[in-house]
Amino acid sequence: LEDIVDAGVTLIRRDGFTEVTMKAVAAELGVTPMAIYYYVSDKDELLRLASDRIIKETPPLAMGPEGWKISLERYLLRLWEDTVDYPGLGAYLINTPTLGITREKRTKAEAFFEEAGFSASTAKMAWSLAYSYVLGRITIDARLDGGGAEIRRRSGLSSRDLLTFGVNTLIEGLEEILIAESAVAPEPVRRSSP
Amino acid sequence: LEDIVDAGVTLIRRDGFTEVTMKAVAAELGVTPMAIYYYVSDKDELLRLASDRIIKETPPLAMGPEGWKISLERYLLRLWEDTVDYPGLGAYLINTPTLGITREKRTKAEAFFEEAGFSASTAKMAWSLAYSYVLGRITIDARLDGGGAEIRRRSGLSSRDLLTFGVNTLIEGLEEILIAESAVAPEPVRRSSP
DNA sequence: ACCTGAACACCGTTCAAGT
DNA sequence: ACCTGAACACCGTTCAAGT
Repeated sequence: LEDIVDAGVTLIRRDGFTEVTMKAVAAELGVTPMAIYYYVSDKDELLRLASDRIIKETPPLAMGPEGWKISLERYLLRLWEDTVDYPGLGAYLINTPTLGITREKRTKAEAFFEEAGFSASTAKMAWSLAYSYVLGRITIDARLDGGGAEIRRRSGLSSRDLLTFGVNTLIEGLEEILIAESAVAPEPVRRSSP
Repeated sequence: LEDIVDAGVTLIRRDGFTEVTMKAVAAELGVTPMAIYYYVSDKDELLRLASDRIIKETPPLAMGPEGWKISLERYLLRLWEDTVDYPGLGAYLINTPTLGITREKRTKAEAFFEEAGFSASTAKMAWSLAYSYVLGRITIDARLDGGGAEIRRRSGLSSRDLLTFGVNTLIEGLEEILIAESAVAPEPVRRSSP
């Protein structure tokens, strides 16, 4: 039964990852904790299924007509928005071998950077940089204790402000790398921003 | 007794954060788990004391004679090196309200960016970006399961390669922001790199 | 096929009691 | 002042048993 996964997702969103207990999930479904073990072998498996479900919703990184900079910015902000409402999800994903990214999505993302003009090896590092930064921010902003992500911090900087600043300067930095790389290596490079 | 904190630090380094249990700490000291409660009120307090001890070792961000870019790079790499050998430390700090940075260190860090020429508000965001990126990488690289940080990944990119790439493009991005800001706002700006 | 109840191991923690 | 033992609440999980 896949109602269990639904219950897991609901619980994560409402009470956070740490509150997802076999007892709580069972209570959500009106059964006994042991009933869950018939469908799922483990609590780990339950969490994996639930987080997979949440992440499956987020679209992959793809090149849009506006060029790689805007496409990347949109993707990263969207990724944050789609996950920041699940307290503890970031902390969970960051401790996972794949960091919550399927092979397919990673391949697409790396292809994106190559299409933008980066060399194969730089594309991998660029993707790793962009993703791990946002995942870090998701982990910070979707904390288990603090509640929502919309907390204003000291000096009036919201999580969103910090994120957009970070994403933008990160993209600026990547463009510098791209320029430096194009100057050195005369590969077939298509610059998609003027 | 502060032997308890030592035992905690030792256990974190050796077995990781999740293995730090009252029983394990007690066994390390040759006492009963309850003995610890005489010196410490809580497991949380023990973990706080232990992580504080680890972090106290790392120096603050300070301007060196080589300019802000090199100083920042050195600091961030050093921060990573000093913490990456403690499995689960990043995951713990990232869930902490202060992210493992004391008020004093944060103030110094923000002053560093102002000294580099950033406006007060941009300095805060720049610091947040740099620190949260590295903290994210620490969390990823100092995982609880995977063991050491020196694992070669797919395509021959080590954690270190990813980190240095990330830190460098991040600094490049920050320099772009600094240039753009200096052009717009005619503040008393001292550029410390040519 | 689908669910339950009793039982176990392992946490953190309290409290009364020992020296 | 410093430590212990028994006991409790709360986890995840196993297993034999019920329908």
